[in-house]
Amino acid sequence: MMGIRAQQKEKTRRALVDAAFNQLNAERSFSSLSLREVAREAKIAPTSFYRHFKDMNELGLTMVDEGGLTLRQLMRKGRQRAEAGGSVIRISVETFMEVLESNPNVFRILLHERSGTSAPFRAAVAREIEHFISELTHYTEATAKRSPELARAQAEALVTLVFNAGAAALDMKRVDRKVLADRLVIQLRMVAKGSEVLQQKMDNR
Amino acid sequence: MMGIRAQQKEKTRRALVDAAFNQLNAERSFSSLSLREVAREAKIAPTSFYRHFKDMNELGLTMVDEGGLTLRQLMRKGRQRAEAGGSVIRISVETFMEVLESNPNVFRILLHERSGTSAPFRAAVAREIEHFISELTHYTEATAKRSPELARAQAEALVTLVFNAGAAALDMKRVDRKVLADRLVIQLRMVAKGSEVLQQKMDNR
DNA sequence: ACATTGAGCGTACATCTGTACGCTAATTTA
DNA sequence: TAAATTAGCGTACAGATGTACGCTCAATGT
Repeated sequence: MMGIRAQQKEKTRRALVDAAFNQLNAERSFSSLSLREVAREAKIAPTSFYRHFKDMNELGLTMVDEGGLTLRQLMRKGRQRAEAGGSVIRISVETFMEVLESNPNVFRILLHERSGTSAPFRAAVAREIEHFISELTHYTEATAKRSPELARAQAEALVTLVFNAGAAALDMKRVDRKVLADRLVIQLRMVAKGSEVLQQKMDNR
Repeated sequence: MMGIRAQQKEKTRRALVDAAFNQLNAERSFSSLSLREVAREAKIAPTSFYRHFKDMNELGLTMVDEGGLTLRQLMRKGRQRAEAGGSVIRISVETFMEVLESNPNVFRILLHERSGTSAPFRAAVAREIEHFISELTHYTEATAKRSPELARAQAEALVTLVFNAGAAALDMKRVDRKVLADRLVIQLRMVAKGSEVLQQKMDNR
């Protein structure tokens, strides 16, 4: 069991992480947050910050990890819905858009830091995205019959298109998102179909 | 003709733009540059900066526009090479990778600000990317026979995949770039092939 | 019961930032 | 040639930042 002291510490730590997430929006990236701002929002003294994180970088990496985890859990939950039948692509895109809408800031930090200035951050985001690609590669190898290389290339392309659409969607009204989502579905089908054809060509030789 | 005064002013302005470009690298984004740093690098007093730009934002937008222009010119030059024959996809990717290698900082500002915190910046980058998509859409409609919607979706997917690979390539050694480029070619072929099949399905109905 | 630990605070400081203001000196205009 | 314009400079200032240092006092361990 956790002593009342450790409990309080955990609470403050969460307050810091939440404070940081809450300060993120379209015009505010993690790297533009200052230690003092975060501490202020979490209602602790700036210097107390150090009781929880070595520096802002450590906070940020925590957020990336936590965000990636959240995302994967949500997407997995959505995938179960797809198993009930229907177009896997369509349902996955729908799930993705819902997750995006309810957790915009989790996406913001991932999308932004993916092309950010800190190598550790980029690596952390790449790791999270790699999880998605990897899961999808296995899925593709299993259900459709693809060579490992093709499955990998396909999965990577799919994830790239989805994340990219996600970035665009973040700035949009719901109506425009619908258009975007429909186009995304078409693009994903292109990749899936094209991959199938390429695989067939390889087999017939 | 330009008076010697206007000439000198233009020279200083260029020095500012170049100074800013030179300060960009993997760990340094435009938004992390300060007015004073840029002025220092350009060897003028911080306050003289205002004789040329209203603020850093104006400098940045200038850089995005200029960068986009440079890029399109280089890609167009590369496309002429493709007309001599050979795989359009393969040659375009080669051109792209060469441009990337010789102008990394132009890419950095585009890639970074694409998902940056300033709406005007994002819009400016989107505008530049839109040029590429638009050119490619027309090209596709003309050479392959595609419905406008399909051509658009296809062009968008292609550009997305290329730019995304570009972002990844920026951090890589030349050997790894080769692997990346090969995979990118496969992915682009998937999209092209898939689009073709989808178009056929539409026609046969 | 008493000693130790540690989360959070307040003060303090050096550093960097953007930019207001007024000057100089060279170019341009009339 | 005299007047007007203007690129660039130096000084100055208020605000924000990261973090070092030492204190308090409640929780914990013995």
